[in-house]
Order: sequence, then C-alpha cells, then structure tokens
Amino acid sequence: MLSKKAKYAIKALEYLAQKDSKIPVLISEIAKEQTIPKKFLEVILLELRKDGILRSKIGKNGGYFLQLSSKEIQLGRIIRLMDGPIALVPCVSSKYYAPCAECKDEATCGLHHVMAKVREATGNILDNVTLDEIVKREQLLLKTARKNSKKT
Amino acid sequence: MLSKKAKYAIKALEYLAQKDSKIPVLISEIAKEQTIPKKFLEVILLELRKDGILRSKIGKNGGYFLQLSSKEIQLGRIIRLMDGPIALVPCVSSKYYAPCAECKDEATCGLHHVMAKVREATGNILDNVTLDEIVKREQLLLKTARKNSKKT
DNA sequence: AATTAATCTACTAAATCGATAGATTTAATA
DNA sequence: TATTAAATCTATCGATTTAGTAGATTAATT
Repeated sequence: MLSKKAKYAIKALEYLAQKDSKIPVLISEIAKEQTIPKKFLEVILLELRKDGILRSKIGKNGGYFLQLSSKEIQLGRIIRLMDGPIALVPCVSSKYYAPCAECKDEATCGLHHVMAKVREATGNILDNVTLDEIVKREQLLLKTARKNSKKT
Repeated sequence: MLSKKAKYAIKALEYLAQKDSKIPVLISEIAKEQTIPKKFLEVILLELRKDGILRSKIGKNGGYFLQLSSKEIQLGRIIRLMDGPIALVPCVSSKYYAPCAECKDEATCGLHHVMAKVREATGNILDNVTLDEIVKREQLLLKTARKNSKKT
C-alpha cells in the first residue's frame, strides 16, 4: 500500500501541474486546497525539490513550482522517492537492489523469477505513466461527470 | 516490500510442500531447517491453518502438514493472508476493497485507472503461480546448479 | 500417568508512520 | 535598512506496526 506521504506527494504535484506555470505557489495554499497537513507537506515538498522534481523560491513571493515538465515526471519516480522500492523483494529492485536477507542463494531461489516478473509488470506501468497524463485524465473525467449530471 | 512474516510463511510452506506427505512435521523442525524463529513461526503456521492451507495434529507424533495440494495454493493467497492487500490503494483491492481516505471522488480520480492496472498485472501473476511451481522451479535450479559445479 | 506437541495469553523492544513546534535563513520591498 | 514573508532546519512526539519472546494450557499418544 502507498503511504500517506506518497499520496500527498502525488496530490501536491497534481495541483502544481494544473497550475502549469513558473509562478511560485505557497505551501499553505497547496496544503489548504489539497487538505494536507501543512507541516507534513513541508517535508514532502523539500524531498521533491532535492530530487529535482520541484524548485522553490524563498522569501516574499516565494513558493514551489515544477522544475520538470509534468510530461517528464513519472508516477514511479514519485512513489520510489517517497516510499522506497516498488519491488516486493529487494533482490529484484532496479533502483534499490540488495540481496534478500532470508535467502540462501539468489541463483537457486524459486521465488526470484516470479518476483522479477511482478516487479517488471508494475514498473512498466508506473514508469510510463506521467503526471501530465494523470492530470489530463482527471480533467477529462471531471468534464464528463459534469455533463452527465446536467442531463439528469 | 514483503514482510518477514510473509517470507517465512512461503519458506515454511515450501518446506512442507517438498515433504509432500500427510506425516506431521514439527514446528521446531521447520524452524530449524528454514532458520525461522520458532515462536514467530508458531504464529504464522496457526494463521495458515486457520485459513485452511495447513492442518495440524496436537500431541505426540503431531505437527503440521498441507491441507491443500501444493497445486491449489497460490502465492497471492499466502501474501494476502500475511501482509494484507497487494494493491497499492484500497480502492482497487479485490479482497480488501475500501474507499481511499484522501480521495474526494473515486469516479473522477485520475489515479484510479493506473492503480487498477497495476493491481491487475500483479494479481494476474501472483494468483496464478502455485506453491508447487515454486518448489519445482527451485528443485530444477538446484539440479542444474549442481551439474554446472561438477563441470568446473 | 507421563510425555509430547500445538495452542493460548500476554507481553515487549524497535522501527516506521504521520505528524507538529519553534527557531533560523533567505529574499523582496517599503 | 528595517520589515515582512516565505521556505528551511532542528528536534521531538504519539500511535501503530513489525518482529519477536515467555510461560501457562490444552489435547493426544503410549
């Protein structure tokens, strides 16, 4: 399961992506609009900035904005940054590889192959979905939802 | 990431599946052979029994053995039982469905679709791999590994 | 009756999760 | 240059989960 941190990060980034500009947005604005505890959000935004996804401006008229285009930000990157490996076991993780503590021999482990398949399948999805797509999809869904409610 | 509990459960079940008989195996034997803390293993085996995967016999000549055939035990079932949902968000979980706390409206959530895809992809793998296949694969790998070491 | 083995009850230490408080630094502007 | 606004840094904290342990109890053999 995703942590709250990861979910908050995604929501905050969605909000910034929708703004689609280089004008800094206040932490407090993001916190209020997306109902995220402000102090917790501070930690999250800082991490996103340190990873190069966001940029910040200190002082008056300061705030946060996207460093990368929302088309360059993959969901997998956000999740890995916040929650660590996506893989179910460390020995098949691409970014956080480590041998499994419980495993005698990786080469003869009957599980390895399956775990690698799972990691590949999820990675293929999460690393190919961008923030831009998520935002566009949400906008589309909202639009059609409004249309349907008008009809009834 | 899988918990130690889930990994221990898989190892214990692999061990019992390899025995392939209705003769009860001692907790202490499994613990020793698979290097799992005995008291922790007790908890795990009890859960597996309550789910119907294992059976137990109390008293002299007692122990644990498979209730189901190893061909009927899917990896997904073991993992769900030990660690809960496989899905990344509760709103796409098949067995543990719940609305996402942070989400205003599931129908217009831009993330939902992706998360459902991930859950489907992982589920398709984990729910179709059986204990039997894992054990057989391990045996095959061990066999070929021995062959190769003889050659060199 | 004695022995054996699972089961039940009840803890516990350590790590992680989800936050919060308050002081500090940096930049804009009046 | 003083004021103000904003992010940043330090530091701590309660609750929950994870990983495990101790010891008494119950059930089945022999």
